[in-house]
Amino acid sequence: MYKILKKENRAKRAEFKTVHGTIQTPVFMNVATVAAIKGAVSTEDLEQIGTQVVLSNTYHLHLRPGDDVIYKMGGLHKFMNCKQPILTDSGGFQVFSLSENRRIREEGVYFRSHIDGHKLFMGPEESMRIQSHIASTIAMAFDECPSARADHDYVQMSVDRTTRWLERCKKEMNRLNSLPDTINKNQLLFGINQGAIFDDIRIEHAKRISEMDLDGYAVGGLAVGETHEEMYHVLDTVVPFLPEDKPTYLMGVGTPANILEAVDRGIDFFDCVYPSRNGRHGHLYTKKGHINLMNAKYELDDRPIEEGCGCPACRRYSRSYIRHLLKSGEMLGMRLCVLHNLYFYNHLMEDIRTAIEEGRFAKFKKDMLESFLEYDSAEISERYDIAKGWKKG
RNA sequence: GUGGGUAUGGCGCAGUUGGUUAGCGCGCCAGAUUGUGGUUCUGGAGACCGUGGGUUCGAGUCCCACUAUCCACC
Repeated sequence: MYKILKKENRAKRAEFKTVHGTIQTPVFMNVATVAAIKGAVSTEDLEQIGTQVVLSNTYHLHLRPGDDVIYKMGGLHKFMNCKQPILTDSGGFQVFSLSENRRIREEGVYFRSHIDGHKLFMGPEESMRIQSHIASTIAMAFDECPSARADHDYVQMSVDRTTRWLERCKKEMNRLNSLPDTINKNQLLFGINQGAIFDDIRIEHAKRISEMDLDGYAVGGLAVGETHEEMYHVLDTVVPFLPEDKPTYLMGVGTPANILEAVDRGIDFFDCVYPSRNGRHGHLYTKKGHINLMNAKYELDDRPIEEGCGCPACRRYSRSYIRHLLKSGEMLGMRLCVLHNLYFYNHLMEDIRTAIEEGRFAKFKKDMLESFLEYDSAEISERYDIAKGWKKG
């Protein structure tokens, strides 16, 4: 299923075959938590922004519309008319990020709905059943994501429990995939490595889960408050202990620079809310760095967001117009910005794949990291000029 | 022309019986956001309070004149 086509040091160019299509990696998964990419992006738009994989969420879909609804509607692919592979996050992260009064026990987690506060319980079996109902291409294991500030003892205890949960996830997934009424009997399961920033726990856990022959391996619990250096150190430490013949997934990461660094450390899959969430706020990614389109200086800027970009926003509209739409609270403004950012991310991944194929990823990474700084330094000098009165603001 | 009201940062307004560095919203600027917070959060710049006099130890707050503007009435 997973085949490495080319390697450059630890960076991998690979492909991953699924029942819903073959994924070319490294890949960015476009976040559609509640079965919709926020910003009025339809599945019809996916082709023109170059997406390969959509990511949705077990916890959110369980609450609304309910996984039973999705099951009755024939699974998530049919429900949202999506032809691409879909990965569902297990809900483990949401239990910890959205709920305050939660009780974690061996059997699972007791918590309250972030929508109406009613009592809920989710454990490995529940998460697998919901994901089986949703019938995503790839299901994520139900894990605990400990705080970056948690101490060694707590993280060790938590990770041991996450390992036991993973065993239960695998067992339940095998059972569900063999049931006659299951929509996707080939549903894949990815395990998740945890251990915060403790090398010993990360490595021991990576070894444990590597023996379990899962379909892929994620590194979780990063980008939750630790520094970039700590995150890269964890990747340097743990990725070598994950199976070479399985895809790796860095959950929730990240900035374009984070992605380049992580690809360089052997990661295949990424997802992040940045391009969509930041897009909604006018924070736009370009090869020269990011711009905040809400700034007054773009009021009379007739250039596209990024010169030479082929996205639906840049092909037709000016910064001035899109800024006006954002300022006016028009849905179209958000939509165009989200389309641009996702196009940027998906095409960055395409460029990364090409660079690895051609054996020039190291140079590509270096050039891109330098290029990302261009706008920032240019804008700093521009602000300086204005402050000095050398240029009109 | 007469009577009344209002004049406070770009805009809209608060400013208690006159008392230390004049507040707020919007706008503007800069950050933040990493297994989604759909318009969020945190900072910052900017006004010598229409103009000129006066009363007072002290005036955005009181008095006079002028100017601008709004409403009503001839």
